[in-house]
Amino acid sequence: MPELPEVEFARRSLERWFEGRQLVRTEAEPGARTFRDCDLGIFKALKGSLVGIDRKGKYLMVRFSNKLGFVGHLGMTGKFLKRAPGEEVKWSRARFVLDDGEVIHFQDMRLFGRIDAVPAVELEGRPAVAKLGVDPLGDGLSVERLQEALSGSNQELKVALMDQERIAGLGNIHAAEALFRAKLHPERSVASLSPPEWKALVKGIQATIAFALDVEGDGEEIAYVEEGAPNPFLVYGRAGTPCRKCKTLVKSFTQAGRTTHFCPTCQPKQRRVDGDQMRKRPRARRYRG
DNA sequence: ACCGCTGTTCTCCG
DNA sequence: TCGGAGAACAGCGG
Repeated sequence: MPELPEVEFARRSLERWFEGRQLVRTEAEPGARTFRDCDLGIFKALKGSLVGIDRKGKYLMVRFSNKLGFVGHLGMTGKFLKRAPGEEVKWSRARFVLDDGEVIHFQDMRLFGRIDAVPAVELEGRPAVAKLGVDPLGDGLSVERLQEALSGSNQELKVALMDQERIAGLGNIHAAEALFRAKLHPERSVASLSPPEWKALVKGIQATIAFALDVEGDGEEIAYVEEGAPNPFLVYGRAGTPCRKCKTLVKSFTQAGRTTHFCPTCQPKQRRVDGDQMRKRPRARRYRG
């Protein structure tokens, strides 16, 4: 379930697995779409110790001591797994063989993921990476940063949050979760947000990312994707079940081709002017964006 | 058995 | 230039 938190988890896992080890060989699954834009000669030449891994949004930039590296994207079903020598991994598309014989697999059932090996100095300049917007974790998010990132957007709020060139890292799940936490309807316009709502949105984004990172297990993937695990989310995937806060049934609808989940009561389409807010702001003046 | 759904990004239209 | 639709792929549940 690769959105920002899952990719960050992958980054940390890879750092740990490569630590103190040498990459001695790589293997590419012949014909795999994973390498559709990749110079396989460079991929096969990856070697040495891990210099470091950066993450921007959902992209990983991995560099090795022989001055080569790769840009990785997990797509919808990509994940890195470390396995013992000789162990079979279904849907393994790329393999990184370590000097102790252990193998790091890039497993990707649906082949939406990609690996693009390039000279290390070119990693940041790859078009896909260069276009990315602000990263809520790495760059730090503030009201000013978020407003700037979203400024000029005519998209509905959730769609704008998923625009990787504005904010990099939120996908369908965490965009919906952030909006629920901020009590904002997914179809609100960017321009309609009041200052308190901007603040709530920043906090909502940070909270949903922090939550996802927090529940990660010590295994090889984040705990909540384990089979049989109960849905840990507030609204995502919970259509027809009671809102965890108010018991109203969670609803879903299609927005820009994706299913959006929200609570009609906690996230009213019209801006709420509730008692608390009125008390704090007796002169109920309208905010304009 | 078939249909529709699924976390992503990209390309092609109007 | 922008937004939406469809494609790329494989599996799963109803």
